[in-house]
Formats: sequence, structure tokens, C-alpha cells
Amino acid sequence: MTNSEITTQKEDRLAQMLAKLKGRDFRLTPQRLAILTILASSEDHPTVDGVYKEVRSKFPTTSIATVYKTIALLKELNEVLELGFPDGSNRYDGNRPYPHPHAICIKCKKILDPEIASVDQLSEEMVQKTGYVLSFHRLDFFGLCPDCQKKG
Amino acid sequence: MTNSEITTQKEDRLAQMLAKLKGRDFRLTPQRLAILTILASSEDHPTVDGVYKEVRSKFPTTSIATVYKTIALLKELNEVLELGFPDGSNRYDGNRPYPHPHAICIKCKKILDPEIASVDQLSEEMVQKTGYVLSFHRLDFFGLCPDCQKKG
DNA sequence: CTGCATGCAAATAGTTTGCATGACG
DNA sequence: CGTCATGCAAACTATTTGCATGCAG
Repeated sequence: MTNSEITTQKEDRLAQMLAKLKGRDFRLTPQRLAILTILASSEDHPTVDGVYKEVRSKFPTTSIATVYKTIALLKELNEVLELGFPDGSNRYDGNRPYPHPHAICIKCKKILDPEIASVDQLSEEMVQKTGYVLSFHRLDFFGLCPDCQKKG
Repeated sequence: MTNSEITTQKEDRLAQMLAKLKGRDFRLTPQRLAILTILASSEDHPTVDGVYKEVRSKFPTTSIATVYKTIALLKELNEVLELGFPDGSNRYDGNRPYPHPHAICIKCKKILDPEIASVDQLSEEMVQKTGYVLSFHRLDFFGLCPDCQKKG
């Protein structure tokens, strides 16, 4: 994937988010636009606080409540994927808002989004065995990333 | 699996937990034994508060801090599996403390532990693509259980 | 006996809520 | 212009911590 293709993809994500907002008659404030832009383009699965700090650099009066409310809205619209962790260090992916596998470094917290052969067969097996009607899933692998392996 | 086999399995889990404690020279207090027993035998992936309430019925002075500390200890010993959720409604499995798939009902919160063909091949593919050294994973499917499907 | 475990209360962190003010459509 | 969004502070929840006392080994 070239750089310009990545840029295009991010612009597409932002456009899609904006379309969802408009479709439901939600208002587009400068703060919202800033938050959407950050989430649509970030590669690093930011935390709420990370998004907050970044928005603040453009709109210094923004409150963290607005960040929470906007992210909650995007969650409802299925335009952001929430990665919750037991210790409350939740992170967000606005780039790929659909369920997909992650490789998470337990030391530096880096998160990768590798393309993996589908988990659809696993889903199918789950349905067979449980009778559940499935709507989404979570598939995360935890370990040490190459950098942290070197550094001990 | 018969009832007596299930009972045996739970006793085995408790025995294993006790062995791990003894191996590391941790003390066995009545409160700890009660908490271990609850976690080793519960089928329903209890919350901290659920464990707390149950211990209290036997030892009314038990504090919730003790429950937290004991669960933290069992986590370190890999004798309990923690299932964290974004809203902080964390749940614990002392029955099967190793990573395994779950089917989670988004309405009634029931959690099943179906036996599923291994995810080892997926793990292998992750290693190939990311270079991570993996130590554990999380695989959960969310949807409606059969009961909640009927009730609308 | 000696030190780890307990229990209480206070502290902390993340998130949510109420409400007056502001601004998008 | 009416309504929804914002910003602030207070409230809330889950969890952690400090410390005096208790009890397992």
C-alpha cells in the first residue's frame, strides 16, 4: 500500500463518519470534527486521554466529557471499535471499526492489526455448539513485540 | 460428563490452587480457602462483587479488599482467568484458568465455554505475520443466547 | 513469635451526569 | 431561534493503597 493510498483510506473513513452523523441529524461542531479526524487517521489505537490531549492542542477549552460523549456516539454508530482492558486502559480504533484480530505487546503496549485468514469458520463452529446468534467478536493475542524481545 | 466427574474436576481445581499457594509459601486463611473454593467451583464466571457477597455469607467480616487481593494473587499464579470488559464489569473463571473461547450473551450476560477446535493455527499465523512471541490470547464471541432470542 | 494477611477507610482512576451557557442548522 | 452540544464540576464505580491489628505457620 502506498502512502497516498493510506491517506485516501483515512479520508474515506472520515467521510464515512461524517456521513453517518449527517444521516442521523447530529451536529458537526469543530470539536467533533477534530475528534473524528484523530480517530479516523490514528494508527496507534489511542486512549481517551490521548485523543483528549490531541484535541486540546487545537481547541484548548475542550473538555474530556466531550471526548467521552463523542466516542460513545461513534460506538453507537459502529464507527469506532472499542478495545477494553481489565485495568481500564481502554483504546479505540476508528480506522478499522469492525472486529478484527490484534497483536498486543504486553510490555510497550504497541498494537498491530495483522491481516489474518478469517475467523468465520470459528464463528460458525461457535454457533453450532452454543445456539447463540452472534453479532461481533473479540480476538486478541498478547505477547512481546520484536523490539521488546531485543531489549530483554 | 457425569455429575460426579464434574465434582471431581472442581475438587481437582481447588487442590491445584492450594498446591500453588503452598508451593510459594503463601498462607491459607479461612477467607482465602472460601474464595478459592468459590472460584474453583463456579460455573458462572462471577464478578468480584459476586464472590464478595458469597464469601460474606460464610465470613461476614470479610472485606472486599481481601477478595481483590486474593484474586490478584491467583492471577499471578495463573490460577484464575480474568475476563475484562470496557465498562469495568470484569468476571473471573477459576474453573478453566487458561485462555479459551467464550460465547457471551449481550442481553443476560450468560457466558458459555464451548469446546472449540484449537486456535493454534491462528496463533501460528499471527506469529508469522507480526514477529510477536505470544503468551496468551482472548477469544470471545458476543451475541444473543437461545433464551434471549425467544424472549425477543 | 514473626511476618504475612486481614479489614477498614481513604485515595485513586476512569467514566458518567446535571446543568447553565453557547452555537449549529 | 430552537435544540442539541459543550464545558465544568460533582457524582459514581471499580479498584488500589496505607496502616493498625490479627492469626497462620
